[in-house]
Amino acid sequence: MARAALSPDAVVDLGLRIVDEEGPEALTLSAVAGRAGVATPSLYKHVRNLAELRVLVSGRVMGELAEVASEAVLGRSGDEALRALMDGWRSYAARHPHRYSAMIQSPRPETAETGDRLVGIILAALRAYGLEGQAAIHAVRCLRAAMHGFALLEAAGAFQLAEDLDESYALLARMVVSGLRAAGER
Amino acid sequence: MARAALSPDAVVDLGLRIVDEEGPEALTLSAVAGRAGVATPSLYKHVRNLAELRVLVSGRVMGELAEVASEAVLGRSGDEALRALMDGWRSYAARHPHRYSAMIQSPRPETAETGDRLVGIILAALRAYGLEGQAAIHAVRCLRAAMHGFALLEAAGAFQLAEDLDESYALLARMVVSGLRAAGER
DNA sequence: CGTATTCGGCTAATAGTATTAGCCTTTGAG
DNA sequence: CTCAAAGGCTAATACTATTAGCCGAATACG
Repeated sequence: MARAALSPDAVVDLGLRIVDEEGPEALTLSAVAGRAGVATPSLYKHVRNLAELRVLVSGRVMGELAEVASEAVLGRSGDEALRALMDGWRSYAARHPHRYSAMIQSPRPETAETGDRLVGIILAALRAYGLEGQAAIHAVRCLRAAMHGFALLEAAGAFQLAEDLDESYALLARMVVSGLRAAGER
Repeated sequence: MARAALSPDAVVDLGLRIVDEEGPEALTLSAVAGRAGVATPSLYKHVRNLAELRVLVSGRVMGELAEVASEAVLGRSGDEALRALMDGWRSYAARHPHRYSAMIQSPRPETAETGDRLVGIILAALRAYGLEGQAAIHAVRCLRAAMHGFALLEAAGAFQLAEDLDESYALLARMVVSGLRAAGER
């Protein structure tokens, strides 16, 4: 191997920094090259193209989120696990709003594994509710939709009124819990 | 006035067609110009720039969604109104997935009015639940997050498993209903 | 050691998009 | 009929992405 310098991971690191500081639209090869102190075409030695960089960045974010989510669920169960998962999810998004928005939701082969991991964690958080088979899938979808919708809207600044967002989120959590209880009892 | 030909509205129409057919990333001034049979710079006579076109397109979509939502809520109340609102919302997003994804959630002055209208409609759909003041705001936020999250994920094809999406959405609706009942009783 | 290979940078060139400036024709108002 | 302005056009500039091909340095190895 030649010089250490850049690497695909290092390029993704710089990409994440740009996303954090200037938003997902600012993630551009020339911006990354600028930060790396390198000419733009040099990046192609590490990354296939801009589209792939976006996917790699997105995959990294999904991985971080999965880490947070898994940490939250570990050692807890029932309502407590669910609350911890939801809080961890939201707080990650709030800590890194641009990063969160840079996550690609359309399925890609490159992030399929991490995506499955994330779904598995959500599923695990719901274990105590006694949902079997299909019911569990529906529940995961609803929970994911609720968390994702809230996180995105909050990250975008779409909730403009002064009311406390923590309280709004607490209500969302109560909705999910009561809905899951009802679903588990059928 | 000179020739009829183009107009800001016509430009937005073409933009919507492009969004529908090729996705929001394909919304480009040169693409619009191509469809309009006009040179790209000519569009600047009707629209300030690409950013403004995006906002105008987004505003149009929000307006359509508000139309659908208002239609759904009119003449209904309680669970029925809520179900109709949720179904209308999702079905709009399912009918026009790209369009739905092109909606800008970050608040812009140009779409503030339509956005407020939309929030007002959601609020109206919740009227029967007896939520007062802040509680109503929290409820609107949760409902919005749930609908938006589900719509976005479905539009992105993020729900990959075979389980029926209608059933998943029905569960989401039950979650919301039970959560609102609980919230209204406090 | 010395040398061949390859890694990882560079420059040059092409292509697509946004945007501005300034021209020119048609049209509608008077 | 005239003329001002609306609305189109071309030319030019500035990015950005991407490809091709060059070249030096580090590495592997005979």
